[in-house]
Amino acid sequence: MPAVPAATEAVLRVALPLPLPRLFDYRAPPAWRADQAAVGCRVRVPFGPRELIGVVAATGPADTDAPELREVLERLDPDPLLRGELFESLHWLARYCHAPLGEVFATALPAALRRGEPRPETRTWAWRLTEAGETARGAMRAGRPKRLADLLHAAARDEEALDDLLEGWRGVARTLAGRGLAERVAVPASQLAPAPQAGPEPNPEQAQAIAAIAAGSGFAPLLLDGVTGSGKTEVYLHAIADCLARGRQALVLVPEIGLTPQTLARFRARLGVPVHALHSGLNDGERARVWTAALRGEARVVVGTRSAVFTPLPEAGLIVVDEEHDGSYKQQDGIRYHARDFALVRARALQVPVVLGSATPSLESLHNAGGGRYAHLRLARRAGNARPPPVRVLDVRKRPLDNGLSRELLEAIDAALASGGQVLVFRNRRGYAPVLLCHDCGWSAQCRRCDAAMTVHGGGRRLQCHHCGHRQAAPPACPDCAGLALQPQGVGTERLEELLAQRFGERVPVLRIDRGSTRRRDALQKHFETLGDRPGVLVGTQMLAKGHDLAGLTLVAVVGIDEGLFSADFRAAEKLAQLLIQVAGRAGRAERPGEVLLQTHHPDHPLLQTLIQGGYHAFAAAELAQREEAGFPPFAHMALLRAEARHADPPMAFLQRARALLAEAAPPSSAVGQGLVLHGPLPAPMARRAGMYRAQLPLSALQRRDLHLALDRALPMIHALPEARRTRWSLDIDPVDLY
DNA sequence: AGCACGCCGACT
DNA sequence: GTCGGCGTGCTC
Repeated sequence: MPAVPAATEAVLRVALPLPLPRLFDYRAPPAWRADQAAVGCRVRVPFGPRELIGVVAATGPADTDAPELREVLERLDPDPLLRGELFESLHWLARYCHAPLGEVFATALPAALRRGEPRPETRTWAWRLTEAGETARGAMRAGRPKRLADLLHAAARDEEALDDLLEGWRGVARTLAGRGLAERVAVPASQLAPAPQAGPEPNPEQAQAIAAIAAGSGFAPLLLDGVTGSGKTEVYLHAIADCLARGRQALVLVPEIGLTPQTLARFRARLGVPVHALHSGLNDGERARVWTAALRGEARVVVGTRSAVFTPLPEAGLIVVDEEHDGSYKQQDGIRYHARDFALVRARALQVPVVLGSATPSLESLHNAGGGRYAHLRLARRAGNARPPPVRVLDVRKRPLDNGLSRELLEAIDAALASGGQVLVFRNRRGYAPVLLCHDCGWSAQCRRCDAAMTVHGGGRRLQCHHCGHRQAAPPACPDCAGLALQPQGVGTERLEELLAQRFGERVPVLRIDRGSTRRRDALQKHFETLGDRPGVLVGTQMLAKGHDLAGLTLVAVVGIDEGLFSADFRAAEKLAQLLIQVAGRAGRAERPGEVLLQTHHPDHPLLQTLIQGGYHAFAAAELAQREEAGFPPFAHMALLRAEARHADPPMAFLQRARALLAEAAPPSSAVGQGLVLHGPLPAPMARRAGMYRAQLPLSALQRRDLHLALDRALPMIHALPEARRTRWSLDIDPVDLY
């Protein structure tokens, strides 16, 4: 056999999952033929004393004066795992985030594939009745075997659909299989049972939106700006059905808590093809299976949370980002990408439409729509012509409050319950009380590891830090003055529940919904089902803002939003407005008209006034004008260099040095856009968290390119700073939370 | 990020 | 006399 010179000379440039901003070169093993594609394949390589899994990012000729290269230990993919558009878009993301390509690849790949496991089997497994099963079905008595047999009658059903249709079906199926009545088969998606169900006829607004999405050819960003209850999901379903009919794949992104079994069941029933879910509840194997099925073009519809934006879409036709304003699209550690923004980048590269849906669009998206960069589709009509609920502001200045609730509010709840309605009480603080205070000396319980007060839980018996998770028993006496006057100060959802249960608990159920009471994915829905359409009270945090309709909801009461009106964070007003509109949107979706009560000490606050009188869009216009005035996003572009360490000095020292390097690297100021603006370094708003001292260096520029140019030039030197080793640091492009 | 190598305190 | 603290250096 002749030698294969190309293979032995080729250098493989490998992206490794390390915080080092470069690739590492390896020799290909002799068995690696030159005609085999290498780029995009995973390889196992020696790295110092250990082994790593990386992805070949490029190949090239051997560099003659390069040091002796080590050899790849093993090739893990016969053909590229990352290729085409996704490969290119991930390069873009690495450049945009100023992050090493290897870390970006590692973030994009499902954990099992990142670990080097082989691509999983992806055939769709389905169950069907055998002939004996069809015969036996008629004679079966009512029960779960009979129910399963009925579901499988006439056509096979895939396992994911069965998960929705019959709880615990797997055991029943095994029993039937044991008796030769049912069998498990791998089938092409086209043979699966559920025929698409027809939905309601779209109203004229919806029809217009559906047509606008269908009319787009190539990249077409559309903002679907629709009030709560206007039927955005119907528009998505039609657009996805169109996309499927054209033989293309669709990707739907939803917020963290938006992916309920009910949503999936609705998608599955309506679309008539398997709908693959990607969310945090899946194990590594399941995630890798969905990802790989999409790569092979087998998965036609993928619905998932933030990280689903990395799903390969070789036959893409449409991307939908539902509730595009939602904060959970922004990754808060590691590669700090924004799934909505990356979805736009991918849609552009894929040349497909991308629909951003929300009742309360982000100011970024409204700005883009206003500037003509996105098509702006409005859905202003609520289904069944329901009226938007009137909002009444309860001025509680100088009024006595009973555990944070005014007399008027309690009377309104009483009245709503008396007329058979349901009441939702929204309070954005979980726990019993936000602070434990000594009434004698003014001491309050602070977290040992954070600059934050401990939240009181367990009716006053326990303390918990919401920032680091630290828990302890509440002290019996004040640790400072030994006095016995310790009092929970302020009101959280737990205390509200206690108070409301005392007042109304004998007449109606009082349920609390927050992260403390509602851990599981479907627990929220279970709570709603418990209540049904009977009168009752639901108390909770923003978890209440989403989820399915409550049939009899007539009153939404919002208490304790005053803190949010005066936050230092420039995005606080936007977030509060979105929250208020989302919560208010829960009222009046049912037959009966609803009402929203807003209890505040600041009834004249401009945010509340604009929001109530002009609605979300008036608020957004005013807020955008202020952002422009102040030079904040979306009129400027921001980045945040963060640093933290066990002691207070290293983060500040590091950021001082980084600031100097950035200032040097910044393009000279010009008359138009001022170039780069550096603020600080400053201690973070919460200067100590989980025992770490934190500081930050905000950067902004009117022109995005000025920001990136300075970072491109300065980052290699920042990486090399001796101070960089004494602190944990990271760069966040387009930060959303500045805490 | 790991992991090794390298120099200074409390233990069998 | 050793085990181990984490400072700093390197990884194709």
